[in-house]
Amino acid sequence: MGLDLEDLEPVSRRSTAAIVADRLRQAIMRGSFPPGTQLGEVELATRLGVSRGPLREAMQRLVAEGLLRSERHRGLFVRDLAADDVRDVYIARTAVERAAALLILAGDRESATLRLTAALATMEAAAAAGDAVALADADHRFHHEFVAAAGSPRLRRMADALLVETRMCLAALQRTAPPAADLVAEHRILRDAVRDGDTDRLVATLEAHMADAVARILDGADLSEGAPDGNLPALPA
Amino acid sequence: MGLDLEDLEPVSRRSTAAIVADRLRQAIMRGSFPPGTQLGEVELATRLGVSRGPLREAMQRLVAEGLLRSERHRGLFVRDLAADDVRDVYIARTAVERAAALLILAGDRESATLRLTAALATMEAAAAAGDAVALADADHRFHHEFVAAAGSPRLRRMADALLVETRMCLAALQRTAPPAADLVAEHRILRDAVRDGDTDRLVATLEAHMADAVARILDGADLSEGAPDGNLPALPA
DNA sequence: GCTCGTATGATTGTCAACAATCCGCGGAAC
DNA sequence: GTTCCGCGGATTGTTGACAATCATACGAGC
Repeated sequence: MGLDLEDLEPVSRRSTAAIVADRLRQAIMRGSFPPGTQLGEVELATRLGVSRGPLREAMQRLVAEGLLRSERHRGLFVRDLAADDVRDVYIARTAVERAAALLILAGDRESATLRLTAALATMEAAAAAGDAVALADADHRFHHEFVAAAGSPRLRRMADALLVETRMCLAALQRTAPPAADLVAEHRILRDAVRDGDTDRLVATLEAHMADAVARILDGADLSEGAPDGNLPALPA
Repeated sequence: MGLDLEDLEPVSRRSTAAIVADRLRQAIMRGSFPPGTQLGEVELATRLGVSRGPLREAMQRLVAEGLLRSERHRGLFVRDLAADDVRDVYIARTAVERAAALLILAGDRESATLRLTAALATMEAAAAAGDAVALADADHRFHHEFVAAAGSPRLRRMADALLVETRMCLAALQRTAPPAADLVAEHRILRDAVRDGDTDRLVATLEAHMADAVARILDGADLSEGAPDGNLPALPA
């Protein structure tokens, strides 16, 4: 013991199903598969270089995560998120990140501040470079680090799943145009509130941050609940 | 349209993997498989009457839900929950159910009250009959209905997963001996707070309810963080 | 002209066999 | 006596093929 080498253990310790699931998750997250598209098994299997067995296992995993929708003898489709889903994602994120905030304030504020500061620096760099994709990545990472700093594995897992859905929302309707400066400023406030241990400000800013995001996504978006055109085929039911 | 027939649609619309997953989830929940036991694929497949293919898909689903732990070329094992996991489950449950509480109070209190009252009646019946298993089932159902009444699919899904883990905790260490009367009384307070729209009392009672539960489970339990005997082989890492 | 039944093509669901990997045990070397 | 090496048994990971099911297009009947 006493080795300070950070996690060098996993040689190829992950099952191929997990690898395939990660690959697919990232592709869906980045919007490579438009919502509602059918994922043919044979094509994906050949393109990924695996057989249909592991691919199906990975699919089931993504179904359990809510990214895919399975219809028996029909196929698997990437879930298309309606307006209700966008609100729901942020409702759930608010629940998770609020709990994370309380845990952070009750725990190790210092290390949390460090992690958030690092993520914030990435955001600032992306904003300065005007790189929208990198900014979205950094935003994603900030919130991931935020929940991870709380130290609760289950909150972290739930947050990660919700962040993927968030990216799906953003990728679906390509309006990733929040004023970069404002976005960075909001996150800086969160970091500062963690650093200062200001519970009220942290929670209030967090909830406002979520409400802003959902408003920014849905505001003027062409999805207004009732399947406007052919791009959003089905109601969420 | 206008048919008021409630969901008669699904004939056998569910994939066998989903059915198998449900079956396994219930078995794990009820403690039929002690924590840490290895789930041999061939044996389970034969006992369930399916082949290894669908079984493996169901397994991956349970892995994604955090009920199983997969070691490559080693097998799948039911996760053994340590003390930290018990605390974490209740941390996550508090986060979810608190958010659900706020949503209920901001939404349709009346229908929520009805659902909770029905679940409460089941609890009272079980308590009166002295049936511990039925009481645990009713407790489970109460909290399920509570989150479901909030109307958020994602909160509901997360709550269901956490409730399964809760049952695992209870089944693992067979101390399901909370005073039945107290348990019913606590839930009645929750119902009343929903009915009266008393936010502070609802949230406070909820958090106290969670803290009580984790204390009741861990208090005097033989798992005291550091792998006391052979029943808890590995640290959670 | 419209509707219904049927054939076809493709896709998914399922299965049984093959290959790769790991654990436990016995024996040899030091 | 201890350590290392190798082998047998068992289990998982993967593959390809077979069977069931569904969507689509075409033609017959009214």
